[in-house]
Amino acid sequence: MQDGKTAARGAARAGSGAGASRSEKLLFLTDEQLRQSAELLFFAYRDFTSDPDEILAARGLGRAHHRALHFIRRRPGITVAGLLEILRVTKQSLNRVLRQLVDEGLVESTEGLQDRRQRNLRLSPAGEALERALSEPQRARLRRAYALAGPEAVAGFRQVLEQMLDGAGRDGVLSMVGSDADERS
Amino acid sequence: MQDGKTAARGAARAGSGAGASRSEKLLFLTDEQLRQSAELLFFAYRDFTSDPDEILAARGLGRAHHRALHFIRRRPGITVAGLLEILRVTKQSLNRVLRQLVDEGLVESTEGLQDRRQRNLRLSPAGEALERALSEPQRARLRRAYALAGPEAVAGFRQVLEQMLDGAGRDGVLSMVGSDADERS
DNA sequence: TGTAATCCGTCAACAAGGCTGACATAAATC
DNA sequence: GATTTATGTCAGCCTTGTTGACGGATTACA
Repeated sequence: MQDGKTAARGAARAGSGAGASRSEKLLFLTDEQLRQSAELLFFAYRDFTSDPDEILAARGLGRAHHRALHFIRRRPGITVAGLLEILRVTKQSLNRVLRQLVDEGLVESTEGLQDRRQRNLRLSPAGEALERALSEPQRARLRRAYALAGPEAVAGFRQVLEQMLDGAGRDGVLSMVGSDADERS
Repeated sequence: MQDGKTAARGAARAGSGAGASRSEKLLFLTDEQLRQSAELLFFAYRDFTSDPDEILAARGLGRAHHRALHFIRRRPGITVAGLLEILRVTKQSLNRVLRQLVDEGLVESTEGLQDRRQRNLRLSPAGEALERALSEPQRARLRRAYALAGPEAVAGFRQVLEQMLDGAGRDGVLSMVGSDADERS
């Protein structure tokens, strides 16, 4: 697979023993090769997240707002606590963002039905429109990359990403990512 | 974990064993499915970058320092301008980080040989040690994910990431990350 | 040779978006 | 009735990004 300066540099063997249980083909990955993967991930994610920035800036919002809009759209009716758990930020930090979104009429916050202490969050039509505009360049980027790389590559891409998740939250993430239940938009 | 809900999702629509080129196999991806990919990428990257944080915090440093250490290690002798281009931040922002690293003896800044206006940056032994400690949990995460997902998945992972890069900087990035995991075009 | 451009460093001010701590209120629970 | 829970909010701090301005050293050029 790889050689050249890379292989010359890390004559050190890959530390991943584990035997060839999963596949007959072994992966010999030097630390340097793993660093290259980390770097690739860094650049890809940087480019990916850079897409919506101009739109956000034009409205005086930031990435934190985009994240909130994204997850509220994906889980309409989510509570503040639920959003806190997903985003892993403090309630003070989230509240600052949420307040702006509500004030600008992008997010609707309604009293919980069973528990009136809670707030159920959902996007207003304007919020939906903005979220769509923000995420469209990202979807276009993924669509294009997927088309160029092909179905097997896409399957591998998703498999590796899933395995990279923290074990603790993996089930939660995968159930969310994998739930076709929210196709009802 | 390799399949189940994920495979059912449509990433794996690659049934044909014939010689059909990968671009001929169609990908039917709804916007909702693309959003799921974006979400998965978000969670994976979040977990990935969370690894070194405790070590950094213990030394009073942040992620910006880790990024600088990483790229200086990968390109020893890089100039300030080169690092600026990679990180895409302002020189004032980078300088603040770089100054700390030099002050703490983690980075060595020497006068350029051909052009004495430039500074050539490299890690000191202490800087190498810190960078290694910071990146080790990330490499371990990748090693494990790669081993579990298998070689084909790894190849697909890298292919998709490469296709996600901005066209403008793709060549530069790929030459830096030593791309030979696949042959695009 | 003199002038302009370049590379780097720095000061100042500011903003986004994290954080902790403290406190308040309404509603649910025990 | 007392306590816990869900949420909101004030105040202040930190990191890391931004603009704008300026200066010194060095190189490139007319």
